[in-house]
Amino acid sequence: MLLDINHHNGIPIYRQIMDQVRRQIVSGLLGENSKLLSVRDLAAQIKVNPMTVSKAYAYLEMEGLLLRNRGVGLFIAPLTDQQKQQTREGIIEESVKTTIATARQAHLSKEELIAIIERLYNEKP
Amino acid sequence: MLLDINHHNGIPIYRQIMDQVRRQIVSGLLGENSKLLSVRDLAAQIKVNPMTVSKAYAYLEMEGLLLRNRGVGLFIAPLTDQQKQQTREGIIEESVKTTIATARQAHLSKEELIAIIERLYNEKP
DNA sequence: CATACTGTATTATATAAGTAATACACTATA
DNA sequence: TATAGTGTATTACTTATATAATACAGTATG
Repeated sequence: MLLDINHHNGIPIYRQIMDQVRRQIVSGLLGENSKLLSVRDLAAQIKVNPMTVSKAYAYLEMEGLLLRNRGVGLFIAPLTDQQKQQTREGIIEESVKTTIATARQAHLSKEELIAIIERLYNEKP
Repeated sequence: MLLDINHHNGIPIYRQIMDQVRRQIVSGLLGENSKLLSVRDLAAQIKVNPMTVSKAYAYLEMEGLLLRNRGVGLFIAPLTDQQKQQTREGIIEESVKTTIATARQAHLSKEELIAIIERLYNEKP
């Protein structure tokens, strides 16, 4: 799965990497001891400096989501399904809350918001 | 309406100001020629340097959303209802798209996403 | 015309973020 | 054991963001 990095939205690249890799890890798609893309490979893929990728991975290790092994590579940390589910819910709730706050400030009703989601969800499947 | 500035999420403060003031302007709550909070007052309110606020206002003027008058103050630009509506829709769509992308990466169905919205929309009204 | 507000510019300083090039540390493996 | 692949550190440099203090520019109003 490719990462989608935006260089112009003001969100630090290493944070964008963290957010997207975090979602990959807790999504359950990657197996238990899967190897992640190497620092250099991911850096090349998204056209970014290796140290920027390394920084993102370092923070994700602090979060307990992956393990870094010098000379070997990067592996998904052993997480229980419950841990993954909790993280996944936290990520989604944070995003949904932002959207709801935006909708409220724009005076959009819950029904109008849901209508927009219904429409956009089927656009680029 | 108070602005909610987060100093720790990596999003530049002037962009957070822009996003929130933009929503206020196009929401229709503030009247046609309403005065906005002065640079110094807003800066004091959110505990930020006046030049950071001035920068946000400068960009919003470039977007055509407000007018800056030295010695007088800041005023909402004359916008048609259609212009406001378009901007409002653009803001919401951008936010919704982010949430949908997050939901997809977390393998959440449209129905599950809508269920979460139904739940969270009524939490802090 | 003095005063008290507006918004803006300047200068200096600090920090975060990102890049580039190079070197280092570690491990698997032919 | 040489090699090629891991991740990491260092150094130098650039840019963006934010602050502080001060000064400047413009307007309304007593």
